[in-house]
Amino acid sequence: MRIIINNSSMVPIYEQIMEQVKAMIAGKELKENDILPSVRSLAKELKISALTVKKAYDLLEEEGFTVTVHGKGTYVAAMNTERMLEEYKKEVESEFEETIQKGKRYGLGKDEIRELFEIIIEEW
Amino acid sequence: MRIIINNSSMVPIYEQIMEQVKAMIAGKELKENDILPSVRSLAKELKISALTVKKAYDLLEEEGFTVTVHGKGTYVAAMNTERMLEEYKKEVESEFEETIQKGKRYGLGKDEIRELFEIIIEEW
Amino acid sequence: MRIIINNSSMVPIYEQIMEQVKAMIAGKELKENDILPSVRSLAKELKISALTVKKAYDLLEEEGFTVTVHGKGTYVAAMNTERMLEEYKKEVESEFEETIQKGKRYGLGKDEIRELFEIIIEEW
Amino acid sequence: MRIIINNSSMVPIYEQIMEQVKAMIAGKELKENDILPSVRSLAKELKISALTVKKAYDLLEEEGFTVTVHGKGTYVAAMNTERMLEEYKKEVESEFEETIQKGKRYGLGKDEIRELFEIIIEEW
DNA sequence: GTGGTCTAGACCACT
DNA sequence: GTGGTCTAGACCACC
Repeated sequence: MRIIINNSSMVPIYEQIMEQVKAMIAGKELKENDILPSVRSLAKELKISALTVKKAYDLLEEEGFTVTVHGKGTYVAAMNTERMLEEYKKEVESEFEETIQKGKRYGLGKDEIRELFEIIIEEW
Repeated sequence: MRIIINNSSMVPIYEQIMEQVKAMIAGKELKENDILPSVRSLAKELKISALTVKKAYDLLEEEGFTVTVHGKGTYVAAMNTERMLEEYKKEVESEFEETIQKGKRYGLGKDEIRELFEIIIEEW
Repeated sequence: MRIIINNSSMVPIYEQIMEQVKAMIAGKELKENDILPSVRSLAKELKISALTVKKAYDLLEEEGFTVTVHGKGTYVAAMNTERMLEEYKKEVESEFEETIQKGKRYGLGKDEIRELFEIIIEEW
Repeated sequence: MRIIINNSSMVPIYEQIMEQVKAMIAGKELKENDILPSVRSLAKELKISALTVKKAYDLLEEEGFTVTVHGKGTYVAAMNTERMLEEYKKEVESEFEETIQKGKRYGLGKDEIRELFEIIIEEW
């Protein structure tokens, strides 16, 4: 697994791990029942604390993306693709909501905000 | 000044104050050379520490929104409206950028993301 | 008297007044026994508090530059020109001392510092 | 780290800390990626509040001298030595500028001021 | 353990 | 009165 940690980012390391694992699952790079690297090995590879990796795995399990089998390891959960997609979309939508609210408070109009959005997405 | 503090929010209080002051400036509720409430009086009103208010005011000054005169008070800076608007837009754009990147990592396509955005902005 | 106050300077207003009065005395713009504007009138002219002007006048008197006659006003003191010049020089010297010390701590050499000084003074 | 605090100085403690840390970086006593003492430990050592140390560290980070990693500590930034030197020089220059201006206002001539400077720097 | 934030007081300098 | 600084604690998130 190729996970890239940005130490100076404001995003906590455990969230960076979570997000990248989710992205791999979304991108079919990780499939159902695939095993994730062990907490210790990933920690060693990324040169971070094992506790940090564990926290990421715990939260992924809590959100239903993985299943941990005691003594064996952490596996990608058999998940309803539809439901997963819905989760991803909700996350993106709620971030858009926040940004749009902020723009509103700053006195920007609907079309101005849409224009800003289009500028960014067209850089794709 | 009507500022509303959400104590249980994860957003630090001083950022909540900053954002609301910025919004008031953007919304012409606060105009150039208007004086802000004193550090102490606002602290009392919001039932928070004076240091927390001071931190908000310090950062607002750093960002050029206000000017503080020792022994007199904190005033809304005479700011180039154009420049201010540009700052606001940059902030909104960079948030859109982040959300779009996240959507990408989740395997969403350009048009899917645009669709999510449109759903939200049409709720305006 | 033409005194210019910079409200946004970090230098306290009373020191700005003191320094400019001293400069006028040094520049013969103000001579022995000349009367300074009254505390109230100068305060009004500069749109500052009378207490601030009074503080400046008090300190000038303390340093021997002026004499205040109760009920009449504040006059430029009959001062030994030699002694006055010495005071001015000491003040300038001690500021140079501080700056040079700082340069030293920053690892700058004697000649580097002298070079910086020459750059500035040649802009005269 | 040997930092010396002068409690009775008019210079705020956090500025004293900042300046001494900068001097250590300039003097190679602190090198890139070296870790600074933790906020708490330095506060304890200097017998001052942790907040005061934190303020110093925050400002050092803002000026680009250090990088703070949440939960890990504060490190000396990988800084362009050239750029750093330029910053130091600018600071010294602007202080010279101020002192020279003051001398001017006091009626001192260019050569008189240069002479005062030479007296001080020759004491090196 | 680390830094990030906040509190409820205090004293000082400036107006 | 104002802001500028500092204290001695506290709780939280992160590693």
